[in-house]
Amino acid sequence: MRYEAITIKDIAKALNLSISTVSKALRDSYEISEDTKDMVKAYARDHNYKPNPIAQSLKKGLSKSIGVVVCNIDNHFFSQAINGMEVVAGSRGYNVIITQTHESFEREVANVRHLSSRSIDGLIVSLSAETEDIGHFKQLHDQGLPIVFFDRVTPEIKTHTVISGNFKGAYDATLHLVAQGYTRIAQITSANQLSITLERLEGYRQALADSGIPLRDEYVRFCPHGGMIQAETEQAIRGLLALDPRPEAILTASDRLSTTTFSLLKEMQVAIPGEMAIVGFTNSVSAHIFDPPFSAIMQPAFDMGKQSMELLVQLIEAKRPVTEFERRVLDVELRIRASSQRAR
Amino acid sequence: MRYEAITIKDIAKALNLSISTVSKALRDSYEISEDTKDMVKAYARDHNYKPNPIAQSLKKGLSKSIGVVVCNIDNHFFSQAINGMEVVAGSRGYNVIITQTHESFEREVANVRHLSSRSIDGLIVSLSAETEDIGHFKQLHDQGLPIVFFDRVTPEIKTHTVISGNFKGAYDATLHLVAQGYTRIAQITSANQLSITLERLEGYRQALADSGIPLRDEYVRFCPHGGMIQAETEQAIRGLLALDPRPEAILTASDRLSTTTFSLLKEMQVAIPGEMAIVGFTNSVSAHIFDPPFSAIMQPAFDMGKQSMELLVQLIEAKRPVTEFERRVLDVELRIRASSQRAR
DNA sequence: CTGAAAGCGCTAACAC
DNA sequence: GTGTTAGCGCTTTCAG
Repeated sequence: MRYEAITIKDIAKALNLSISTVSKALRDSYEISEDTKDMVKAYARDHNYKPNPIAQSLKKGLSKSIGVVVCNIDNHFFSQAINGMEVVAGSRGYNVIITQTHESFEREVANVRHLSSRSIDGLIVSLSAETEDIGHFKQLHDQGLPIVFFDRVTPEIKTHTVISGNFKGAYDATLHLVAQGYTRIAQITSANQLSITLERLEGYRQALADSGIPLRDEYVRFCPHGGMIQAETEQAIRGLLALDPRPEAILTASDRLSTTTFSLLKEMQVAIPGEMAIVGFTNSVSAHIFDPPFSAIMQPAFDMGKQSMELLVQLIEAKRPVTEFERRVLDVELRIRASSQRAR
Repeated sequence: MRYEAITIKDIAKALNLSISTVSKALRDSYEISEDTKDMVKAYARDHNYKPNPIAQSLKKGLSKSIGVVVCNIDNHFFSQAINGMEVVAGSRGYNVIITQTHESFEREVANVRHLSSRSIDGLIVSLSAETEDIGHFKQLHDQGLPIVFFDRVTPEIKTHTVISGNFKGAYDATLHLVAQGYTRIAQITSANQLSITLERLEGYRQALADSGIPLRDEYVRFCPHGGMIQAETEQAIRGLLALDPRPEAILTASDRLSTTTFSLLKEMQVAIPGEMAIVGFTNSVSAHIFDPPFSAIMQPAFDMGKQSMELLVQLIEAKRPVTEFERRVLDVELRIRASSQRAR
């Protein structure tokens, strides 16, 4: 049931030229006379000729498509990032194939396998929360496939990375809580092998240390599935609430954890910020209309997406092997709202 | 800088067979002996052979990719719908190329042109708010390209459509407002030629009529860009607030309009629901933690995406021209929360 | 300035 | 049971 498009061959036949002449004319080759070019181009335009990208890809060995692996597009951080990627990809003639891991290692491996079998020109990846072994990426990378990691990155593969100021975001947010007079500050975070978890944890630790507040291990709760499994988050919260002394404030370390924790606290009738203050990483566009308004650490997701794609295209189109890799760290923005302010 | 994958030719050479024998062996042809098949398959597995989908596509004249046109993925309704599409596409061996119109007709045309030039096998579309002329789709459809419309559909092209119970959603929500004792009920809606606008308007009209409440034209405000331009929404709200008698309740008719209106009302210090009750279409996952909790009409976005993709794949893989088209209407769900309840 | 021919990786009709 | 050949649409030497 498909429609038949006009090909170079049709043009050649109609104009009584050879296929190669038409091809060259369309590509504005210097070998072809102006007259012929005009004739061919006019015919092509009138008959709505479109080069078949599949044939071009086969010939050139490039697919002009880029695979993207993220945990979930149903999340403002990632949808904004993808937005940014598409802007750049579109302007460079690439298209983007998006796959979601839903934080599952198994799905990540399957997605990567599927993408690579579809002959993509490159990969942009944010690791799933479950991922510890990155062999599936390493194999492709060793074969020469350009890869850029963003947000959740790994040091095991030498390539460009784009992240946000995770340390600084957590540091500033924690200091802000301290400034509000809180000293019993907890953190609910994602899987403990993720780069963002480590960096955000470190910012939190440093802020506590700089404030002379001892770190309590039991104040840090990990959710191995980054909030995809609500029961996990619920358990983390209940664990914190059961402690003595009980924390007065929480820093939530990822988008989904932020909204889930916020929502669960309300469900458990824990007053925010009266009984528990909260500040968290989130790119939700509605944080300011939450009850109470949610103090958010926002990442420049759109820009991260754009820059990741730029770096990837650069890698793909590089004439010689790239050996110097960039690690870009973009600023986060702390928007202080009522959820983290000391109740009067 | 790309990596070279192993091809059928390499296998043939290594095993001293012809290319076609290898091809047939890999596809389990009955013409090939078990021994040869085993040998070929073992070699292929060991050397991680992957058929080149580009070559297959060129040969078969199918790209195994599907274009999607939506206004914005940074919106829970669409990201959930795309989620659903990807599930089905993935299981059927297709991949999905997503493009965004940002409610602009011009970008819609450009996206469709780009997609069709990339030889896609089919298209899933939700029209942009600006779109009145659908010639760009009609042309492709007439050429035989399978298209499925969802959410924002058009009667001008005879094909499958998947929508939600827009009439019923608006009808129920309006009746709910009436039941709360409101009689001056306004609607803020999207561009007036969109199918969702018409259907939601009709549900609202019917509910008012059934309740014996006269319809006031000035209570209905259109935002031609569906809330993408905040000034438009702001003007709509100010217009309503300036009326005498002033409306007591608003029905917002799309995802973005709902959150924007809600946010702007708060900014303008209009008490919700005290001075203005509000209920709206939205698939936001945070509506229940808004201040006050937002009464939402939720669409089964994920399921709409799944069904759209199923219908499209059916169309693509149909052996004979399809002449009977389905119009699927999926139920919406009204979740009544504080924002639309009569203040005591 | 134009054209013939080879080939990208794969499939399929048709030999042998 | 296996191999030969042509061809999908296009680009690109290399001849003419």
